[in-house]
Amino acid sequence: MSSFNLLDRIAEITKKSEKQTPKQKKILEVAITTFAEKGYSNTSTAEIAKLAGVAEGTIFKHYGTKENLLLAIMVPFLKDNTSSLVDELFTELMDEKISFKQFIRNLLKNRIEFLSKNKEIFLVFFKEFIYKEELKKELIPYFLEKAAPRLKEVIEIAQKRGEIIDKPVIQITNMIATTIAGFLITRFAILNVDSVNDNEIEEIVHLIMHGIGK
Amino acid sequence: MSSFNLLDRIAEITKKSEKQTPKQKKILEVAITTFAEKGYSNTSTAEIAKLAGVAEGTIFKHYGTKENLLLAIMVPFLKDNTSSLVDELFTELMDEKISFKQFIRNLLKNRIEFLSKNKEIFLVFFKEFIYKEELKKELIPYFLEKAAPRLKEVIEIAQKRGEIIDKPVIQITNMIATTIAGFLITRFAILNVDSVNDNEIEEIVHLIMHGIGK
Amino acid sequence: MSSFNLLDRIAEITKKSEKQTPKQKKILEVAITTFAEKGYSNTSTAEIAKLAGVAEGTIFKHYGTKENLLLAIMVPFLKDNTSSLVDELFTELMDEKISFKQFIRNLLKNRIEFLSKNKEIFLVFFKEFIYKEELKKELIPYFLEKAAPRLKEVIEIAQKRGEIIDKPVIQITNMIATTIAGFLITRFAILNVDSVNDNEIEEIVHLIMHGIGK
Amino acid sequence: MSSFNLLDRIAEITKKSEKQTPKQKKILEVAITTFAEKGYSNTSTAEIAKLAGVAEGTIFKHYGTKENLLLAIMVPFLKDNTSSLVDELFTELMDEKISFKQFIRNLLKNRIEFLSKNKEIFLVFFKEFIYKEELKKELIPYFLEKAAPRLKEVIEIAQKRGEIIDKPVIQITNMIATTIAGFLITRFAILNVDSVNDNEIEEIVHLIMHGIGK
DNA sequence: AATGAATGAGAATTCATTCAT
DNA sequence: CATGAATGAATTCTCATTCAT
Repeated sequence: MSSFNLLDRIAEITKKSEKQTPKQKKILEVAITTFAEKGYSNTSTAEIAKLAGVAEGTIFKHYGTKENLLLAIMVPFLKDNTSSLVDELFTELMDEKISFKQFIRNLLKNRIEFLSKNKEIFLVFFKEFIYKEELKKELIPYFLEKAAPRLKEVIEIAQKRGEIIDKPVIQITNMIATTIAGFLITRFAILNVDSVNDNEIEEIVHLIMHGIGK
Repeated sequence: MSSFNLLDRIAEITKKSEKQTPKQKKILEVAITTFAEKGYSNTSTAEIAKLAGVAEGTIFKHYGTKENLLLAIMVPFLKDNTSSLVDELFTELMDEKISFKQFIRNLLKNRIEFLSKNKEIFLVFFKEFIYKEELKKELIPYFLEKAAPRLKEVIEIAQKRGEIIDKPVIQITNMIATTIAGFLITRFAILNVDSVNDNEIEEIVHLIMHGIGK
Repeated sequence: MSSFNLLDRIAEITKKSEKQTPKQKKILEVAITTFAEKGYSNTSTAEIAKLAGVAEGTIFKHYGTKENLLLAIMVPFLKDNTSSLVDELFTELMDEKISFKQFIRNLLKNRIEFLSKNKEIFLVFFKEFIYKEELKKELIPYFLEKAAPRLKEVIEIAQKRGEIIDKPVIQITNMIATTIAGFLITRFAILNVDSVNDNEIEEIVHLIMHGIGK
Repeated sequence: MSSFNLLDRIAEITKKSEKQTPKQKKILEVAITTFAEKGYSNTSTAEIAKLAGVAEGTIFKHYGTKENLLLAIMVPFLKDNTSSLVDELFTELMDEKISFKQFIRNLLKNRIEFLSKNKEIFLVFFKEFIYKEELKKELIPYFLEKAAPRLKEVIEIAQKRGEIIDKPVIQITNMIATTIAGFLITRFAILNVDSVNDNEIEEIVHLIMHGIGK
């Protein structure tokens, strides 16, 4: 996995994965499960082929390289992750339909729901992510550029409304991001939960809004 | 890495690694650096040998297997992590010398200092940890048994003193653990920072104690 | 390419290749170009299919095996090479219409023209030829039987006329063959020229007839 | 065989091949024989390993890649080919010890002797050479720069002495090179002779000096 | 204690060929 | 006729591990 021109590769790969044969789907399915469980490096294409009931050559006919198979898993996940679903939340808050607390609650619920549905792919992604400096260098700035400005607006509005403290926006963002990321990573990547109940969500919302001090 | 009787192996390995020759030290040094950077699976013993200026055989003379080399890195780290240094913090709080907030601050500072000093070993550990179900099954209960009761005491005292909210101890523990783990993981495993300044620590302390709500 | 009963196969293949569909022609075209450039072994049928804008199966529908595709290229070339066009030259000389020198000049021009037109196929042929002992064993005697007797006649006539030295015919043949083969191989297979100008032809004719001594 | 920085690689490879183990020698021996017979592309490393009585891994331990094994064969051959032995011939002629004809005779004998001794390596080299445009682009200029100037001196001296015709030096060089190359290629690469007897050499010398005309 | 040559079991990948549509 | 998904054997290469010195 030498060069990682993510955005260049997306086009390439998504094109190929338009019309999927049943075997192709099965390969992807098996790859997701095994990559999620044992990680990309510790899974052999022979193993995937066997579990998918397919000849090893078939994998390479469709995906060219093992790495492309990984990208075929990760790319749609990354695209979905930046989906417009999140946008609605921002709009709702800005339209004064919901409080900031409710916004955080909805954001958390939305992200948790997304990860619950895509738990395995998230694991595939996360396990690779912490290894690949290039991946980080491409994705972290990308998300910062996309997510941070949106969040900034929301935070400023909430501050004007007097809902949250008056610290610099970047610090607030940082706190929220750390808490949510920490929550999602510990739950899905470390504790391997399958879903999160509403109580727990409520606790995190409380934590973000009020902490544990009296 | 088939069976993982961690506690059984610790004795075995720590014995061996008592008297270290210079070559042995060099091997360990190089192994830590490369495992941290590229992960255990993606590092070959040949590479370690070359970087350590040692013959391939030498690694196996000392560590027997590649996996044992990994354990020789992780075991002392895990032992240190549960070291008595942490105990002092608890004592201090319980002796009413410090507030709960100060306790959290000190706890954070202590853990951050520890990880800053052992950043690479932490990465080696963390990158393996998220893969190995066996590791998790051994270590998570182990820490819960050790850390949770201590924390419980502290929390109860703080609650009595009226410093923190009256939710169930387990929920409080959860919140604290999530926030601290989230903070440490995002900083050291994702953002690859080398150290954390006091401002940032203060923010997290504030977050834990008061959240971001007004 | 196991057994190489060339003459037996010629009939088989030439029959099949009588009525060529456009796709078939395109396959042949692409195969010639890529075989010439990279050699038979280093060209995959997948590559040919892609470059020809044809499905992989189509190649095998028409040519059965990759080897047959090679033969379909080489066989017509070999047939043309022994064509009656050469015969005229012999007749001309024997009819005293031209000198031996002119005969050599015309022979050279004719062969150069043929190879210029079929440069790629010649390369395909030559690159395989030097590998395949079987090919050599079939073709070298074949050409000796066909070409040598004709040349013998010509040489004897020229010797009678006093145009060339009185060494044994076989030695003269050898010298001519070596020089012409050497010229053609160095130009077309090594230096990759596209054509040869008349000056250069004249030099070779001079070389064959008079050498470089004074 | 993507990039071919021949001169850069020579250093690398010759270093490695200093101290050869018996197995390493055997691998080289077998590789030469099989590459010569069937060509580089048509020989698998598995086959070489088997014939050499060695594990396949051993080949890669020593040579890294199959291509490096090829270079380990070709590089010493190319270095020897440009050896100072040839220089003596030039000196002899220029010291008026020998005639130009004798120079050509000695040159031919020397080259034939060299190729007879290294016939298989020559075949390995030649078979690759005609495929690899990069090899040609590096070696042809290299030899032109080294050989042509030396030859030029010799030819000019011979012309002054009145031993050879007064055509431009480049044309004379061309004629000599074509004849000698043609001779060597047809004999060693096409007819697969093991050695060349003196009669045949004498014929070629005659051809070069006097041609076949009367 | 240290070396490094040698191993052989896999790993990823290629490729000619088949076959159902 | 033509397709292209699927195959599986072969190929190059990797790597932890062993062992004679």
